[in-house]
Amino acid sequence: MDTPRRYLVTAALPYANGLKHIGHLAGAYLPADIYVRYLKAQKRDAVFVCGSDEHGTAIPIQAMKEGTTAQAIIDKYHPVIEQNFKDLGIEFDIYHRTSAPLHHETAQEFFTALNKAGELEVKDSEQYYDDEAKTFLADRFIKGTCPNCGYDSAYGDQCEKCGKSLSPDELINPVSTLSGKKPVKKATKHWYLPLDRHEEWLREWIVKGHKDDWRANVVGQCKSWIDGGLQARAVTRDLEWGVKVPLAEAEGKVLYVWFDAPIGYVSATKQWALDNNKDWKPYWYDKDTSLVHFIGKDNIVFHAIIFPVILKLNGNIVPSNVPSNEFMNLEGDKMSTSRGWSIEMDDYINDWIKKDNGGPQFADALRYYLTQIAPETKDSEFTWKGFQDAVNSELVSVFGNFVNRAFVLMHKLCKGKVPKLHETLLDETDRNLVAAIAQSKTTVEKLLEGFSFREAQFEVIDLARKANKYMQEKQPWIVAKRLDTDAEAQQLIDNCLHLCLQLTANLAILINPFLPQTARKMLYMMKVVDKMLDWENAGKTKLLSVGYSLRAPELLFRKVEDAEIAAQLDKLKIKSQQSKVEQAEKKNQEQQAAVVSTPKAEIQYDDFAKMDFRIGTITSAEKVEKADKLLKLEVDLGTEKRTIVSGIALHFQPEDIVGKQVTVVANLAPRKMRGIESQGMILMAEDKAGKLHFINPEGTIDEGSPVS
RNA sequence: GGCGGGAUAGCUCAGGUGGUUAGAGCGUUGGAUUCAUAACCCAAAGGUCUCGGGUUCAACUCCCGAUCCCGCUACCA
Repeated sequence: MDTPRRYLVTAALPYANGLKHIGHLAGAYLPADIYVRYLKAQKRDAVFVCGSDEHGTAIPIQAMKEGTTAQAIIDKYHPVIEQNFKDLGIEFDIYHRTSAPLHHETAQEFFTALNKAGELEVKDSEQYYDDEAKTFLADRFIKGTCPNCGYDSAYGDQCEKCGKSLSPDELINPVSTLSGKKPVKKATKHWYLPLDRHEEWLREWIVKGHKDDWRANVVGQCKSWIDGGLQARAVTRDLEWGVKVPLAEAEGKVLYVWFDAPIGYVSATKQWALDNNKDWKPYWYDKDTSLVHFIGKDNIVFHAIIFPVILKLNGNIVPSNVPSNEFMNLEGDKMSTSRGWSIEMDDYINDWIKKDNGGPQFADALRYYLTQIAPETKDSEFTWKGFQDAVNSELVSVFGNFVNRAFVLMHKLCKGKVPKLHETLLDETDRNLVAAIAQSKTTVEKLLEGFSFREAQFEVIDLARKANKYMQEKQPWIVAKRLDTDAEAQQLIDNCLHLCLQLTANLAILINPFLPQTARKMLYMMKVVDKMLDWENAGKTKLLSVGYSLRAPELLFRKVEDAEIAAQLDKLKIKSQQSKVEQAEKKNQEQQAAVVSTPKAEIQYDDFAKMDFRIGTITSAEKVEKADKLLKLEVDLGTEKRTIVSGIALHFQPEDIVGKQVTVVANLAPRKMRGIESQGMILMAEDKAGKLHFINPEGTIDEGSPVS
């Protein structure tokens, strides 16, 4: 494969509503950073862009809850996240933000270009509107009862209790969070991106074109979407917070965050170009640019289907690869900041890097372990014990120890200088080592080009392992015992240490993309300049000049103590406990607030009289095919039997509820669900634990009895 | 429910257009060694390759079905 003329590498934009954890780091930022550091060592033209994603409805919602402004939230988290990345050695060329005016302009340009070219469709629809606040309500501004789990403060886009994604129409008893009033449906106009027009080239491009060089999960996921038929997606929203839609007729509308966020990669590139006096255009227009998006698996469809469509319509290049990682679990459970089951980058930095006995080596230690367990093909698991093992038995014992013993021996047996190489005395062991050095370079290079970071890093450690073996075989400390009697002894020692030191220099080059701080420290010990880290120097054994005196060794890594691991485990448990308590309190408060501030509007007797409640008996119940939550019930109302489809399958076994009496809303308009017409609705009460209970008469009474 | 990904040694993971004894690192056990951060080096033990069928001379590898984990998605009056 020809080497592209330039690379534009992106890592998913972190949402600026809170701290980011090490799962995010392992999934996108770290592999991207390794890749870019490698490219730059190869002296290739590579730009690494990222930035905060600061729009969307979650941020203003959070602001409202915390009694602050959206701007204050993003201004709080943007710099913290940026600094966290720096502390962990993630070196973006630019860390931009989507609230920047340049981004707003750029996103608007994309919209305008697509709209003018007739690539967007305009559709009218009915959406919830708050009469009092005089505004359309974004999904997140509507609360109601989750139809899935019955949680009564679910948002219009997602229920935070069961995690189910929702649409506002699905909520039972929707309430505007702005005024506390019930919202009304009102006609509105939105712009849509008709993805269905692009199925053909997408299929050709991904399913055929990239089936071998893209990861299986990415191709599979895309194929699944394309085969399922792509739908038009709304590009605009009725919301204040975001990039304004650049049309006079679109007052009060912003670009949907999914549309504006990935364009953040483009605006970030523009800002980088301005800052560095470069031209940004080739990075997004020239076919000879390789665009690579590093993301987590939840982001596949956006980066492999939707954003490429936008790019293509705008005349840009499409990505050459979208290396997506799976997820990283933590000590047996999913990582989740809200549940307190996570390790925030910020926490790690404070607990390890900023400790007196920590320092930058612990940035590399984390990088090392996260790469070692990178979820490249399947979900992986972070354990503190695993972290300790990786650091102690590989970084300390294999890598750090080899470098240290090479330096110590060199100071003891070679006067602190790089010894001469006596070519005539080289044996097969020596030659094998030289070959292994060259081989390592080739292998690591190949693996990195193919996004196999885990294996690439393993190869580097493996070279250190081979180095330890070599030294063991040569045992210069034994040879030293015959220095007085054997004229060749010093020369043998020289050869061994000469090669060990050259190998150390190679280790610095090869480990640099993974553990940049460590490479730095090694450069310092070897008294060489940064330039030595150029990739072209790898594989060579003439990196350190003979006779050059080197510094005293410093330990590259220290061991992680059992007590430190125990402390982290305790901390995690405490944190998740606290979080549980907080969540419970929060829920309580919200429930109380909901009762106080959002009583349902007063109704007249006539309104109530419209309802026809009747007692019925369930005569049969069965699960609805192809639906997890639906039960199909036959209910005897005395004068007639009704078929009612109810979303209670998760709470009751069909056989257990046959014969039960229930209260039925008998005059509710019929509605089809999963092809079955539901002729009514069963009333249910939900207890604190979220369990559903039937509302039924004290004793069995006649079917059809009215309730009033 | 549909779709996608995964299930291989105690742990973390490789693997193959189907073909003799299924690999690595860590961990464990034993040995050797002392230059080195009790590190390194050598050796050994350890696997019905999730389960059940099928194709085949031969399946961990291909096909069908089941189970479990993860993600996307549908159903919710």
